[in-house]
Amino acid sequence: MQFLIEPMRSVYIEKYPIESLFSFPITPYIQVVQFERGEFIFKEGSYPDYMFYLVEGKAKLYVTQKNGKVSLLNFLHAPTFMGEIELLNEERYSRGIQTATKVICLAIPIHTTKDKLLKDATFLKYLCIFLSKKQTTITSRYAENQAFPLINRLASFILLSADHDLYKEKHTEVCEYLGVSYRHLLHVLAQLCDEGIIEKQSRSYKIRDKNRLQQLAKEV
Amino acid sequence: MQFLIEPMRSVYIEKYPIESLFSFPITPYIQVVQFERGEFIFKEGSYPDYMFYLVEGKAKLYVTQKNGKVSLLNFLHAPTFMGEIELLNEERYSRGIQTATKVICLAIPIHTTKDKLLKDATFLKYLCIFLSKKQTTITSRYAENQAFPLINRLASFILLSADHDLYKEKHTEVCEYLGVSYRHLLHVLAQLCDEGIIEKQSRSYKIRDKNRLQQLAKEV
DNA sequence: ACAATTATATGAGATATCTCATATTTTTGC
DNA sequence: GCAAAAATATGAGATATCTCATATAATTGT
Repeated sequence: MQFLIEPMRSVYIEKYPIESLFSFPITPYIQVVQFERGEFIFKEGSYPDYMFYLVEGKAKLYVTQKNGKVSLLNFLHAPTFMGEIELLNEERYSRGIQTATKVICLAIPIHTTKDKLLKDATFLKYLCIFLSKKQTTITSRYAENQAFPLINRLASFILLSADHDLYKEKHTEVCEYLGVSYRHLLHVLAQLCDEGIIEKQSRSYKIRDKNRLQQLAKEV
Repeated sequence: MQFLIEPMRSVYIEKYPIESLFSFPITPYIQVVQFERGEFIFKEGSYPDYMFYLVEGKAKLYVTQKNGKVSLLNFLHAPTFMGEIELLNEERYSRGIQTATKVICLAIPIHTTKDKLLKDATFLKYLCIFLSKKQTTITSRYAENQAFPLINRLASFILLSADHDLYKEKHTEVCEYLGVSYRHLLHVLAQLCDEGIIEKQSRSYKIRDKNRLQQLAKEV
């Protein structure tokens, strides 16, 4: 984690204004920080000093189970808060967040702003809405994962993440996200290829039969 | 749904005070309502008029998938809010909530109180904490369900819900909650019986080997 | 008290998914 | 540019879980 100094700090603060999320001037409190790809924003078990507002880049939210298995709970995209639960509950961080790309965050120091934030209806209302939307998303995915086999969820995910009918996500990330083994993901990708629905092209997959892919996804 | 009239209304309001969750006197706005077992508190797709605060009884939060499969997302116990997401987002209700027992709720009418509530830092802070805790619970369970086979999760669930080493939950509810088929739940219960870990007694199961059950649960 | 609904129970066969082993290719750090 | 690490790829066999069929027992509404 690297703190950006002026003038870079001001550049980002002006590019991603968050004044309106608060009823008081937050800018003087804000630091701008940069994380390299693969760096941990929060490690499991640590007590965070900052709440972060992700403005550029992508990160992954993990939890480590007692048996050592690691589950990818969610991808985090800008704009999103991170560490807000710890602000509220005064707990140590129970999840790990690791960057998937270079990441820029606005950092709000917890110790100096906590009291103000917890009395600020503007901020709290925003946070409530943020939390409730996140909850809706997560529980939907949770229910889907239980109710449908991988082939349907994968069809849906391919359609969602393909760019110009070209799917090129990392298998290692996707299998964690969809909650299946790496091996099984490749099985099902191969199955979609066998049926001529997608076609493998060295490092990516081309969508060949969008109708049938949508048909499969519709069952989700 | 039945509105309770005085003096019953006041009895419940005094028994379960929620004044302290708000910065203004909420009591004049509150109705007390009663739901019979099996009644729907929210139906999927409806626009709710009230936010409820569950004070007595137990309810179940469902979502219906596109293929008609119904997933039990969570058991709801007192005290808990219901319909808070709709208050925040002005959306129609996307989940169904059905009572599992007779239920008593404090009902806060949305139309007349919404503006006040969304400016009330006391309430919003409480709601943020409530939402964030719920989120932590749900994502933990979500990750567990993906990472462990039923035998481990069931062992954990039996220990959690058994009363004096006697487990007597309804299979129909448990299989939905744990996200497996009824058939498979019975398979695994039978397996635990075969291994002498639990013993079937007509309508319930007696824990016979608590150590091994804890061992299995520990792997969760 | 009886009919209707809901919950329990079990078998058989199919399928979805996992683990482990192992090889190759690509990316990354220095 | 090279060594190490990460990602891709594939096979074989095991197991967790599902679907469907069917029977009985318990609970509920009237």
